[in-house]
Amino acid sequence: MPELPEVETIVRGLQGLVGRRIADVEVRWERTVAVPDVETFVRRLQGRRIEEIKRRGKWVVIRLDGDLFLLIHLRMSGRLVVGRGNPAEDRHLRVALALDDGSRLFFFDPRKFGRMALVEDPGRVVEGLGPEPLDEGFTVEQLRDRLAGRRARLKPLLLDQRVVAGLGNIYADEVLWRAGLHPLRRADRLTEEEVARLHRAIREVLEEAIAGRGTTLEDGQYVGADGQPGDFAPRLAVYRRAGQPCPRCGTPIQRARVGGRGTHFCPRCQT
DNA sequence: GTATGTACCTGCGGGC
DNA sequence: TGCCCGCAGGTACATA
Repeated sequence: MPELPEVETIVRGLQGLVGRRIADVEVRWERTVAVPDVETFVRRLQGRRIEEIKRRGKWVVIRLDGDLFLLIHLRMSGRLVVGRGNPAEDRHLRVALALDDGSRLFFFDPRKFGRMALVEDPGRVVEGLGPEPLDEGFTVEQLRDRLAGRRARLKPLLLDQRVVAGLGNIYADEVLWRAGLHPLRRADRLTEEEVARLHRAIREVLEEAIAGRGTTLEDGQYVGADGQPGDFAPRLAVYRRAGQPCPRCGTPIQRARVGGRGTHFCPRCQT
């Protein structure tokens, strides 16, 4: 599943498209386009120049000329891949952008959860997102303030994009393991030192995962914009490792459902 | 505010 | 081999 490190890797891999113009747009699954209606989406995209490609949370934000923004969320199974000609396998192709140099940007999405939005004000789409965890402005104090008074469990809070933007199920589990915190801990019961550990773990895990170009599981679901898988999966400590020894203390990793989500943790060193 | 459930979807693995 | 079932999960939304 694409989370912050995967989306960051994709965005880095798309930088070669800056300066290109969108020559043509093909929408094969209409519900991929959240706003506006498909006809308007296609018409307004045609001829636009790609000015900038960046990331906000798990959103890919493409700034176009004419004060227009194309926002893309990959959700569960979305892939953005640059190619030429027709894709070898197009059963899951939902949207294709043909560019003026002959290359194409493909959006594949087997589960059809991914969404695109073409808007004048990207803030409208991403305004509810919490801070970017890798920005300098994301401090221990900021995290402490966001957790203060929250009686909810840590795991669902880390998945809440309004608290911190970019974490998903994989990295939430990894972050909690790194911080030595149990996924069921109440946020308002953390000590100052534990909040600092959590803050450090969020940044370390995400930075290391970006350095590894993201996590590609056995299903091969995630690939970068160049079609290459990420290298981080072998470095996962707990995610989908139930029964295997904790890398820190050797205790078998446990799996439980927390807030309806598969959650992996070490019952001994996460307290 | 918090917890839980449902919908959106398809692919996959398990059980028979 | 083929069928059915349940599960996986990010987000929005509804309900308790």
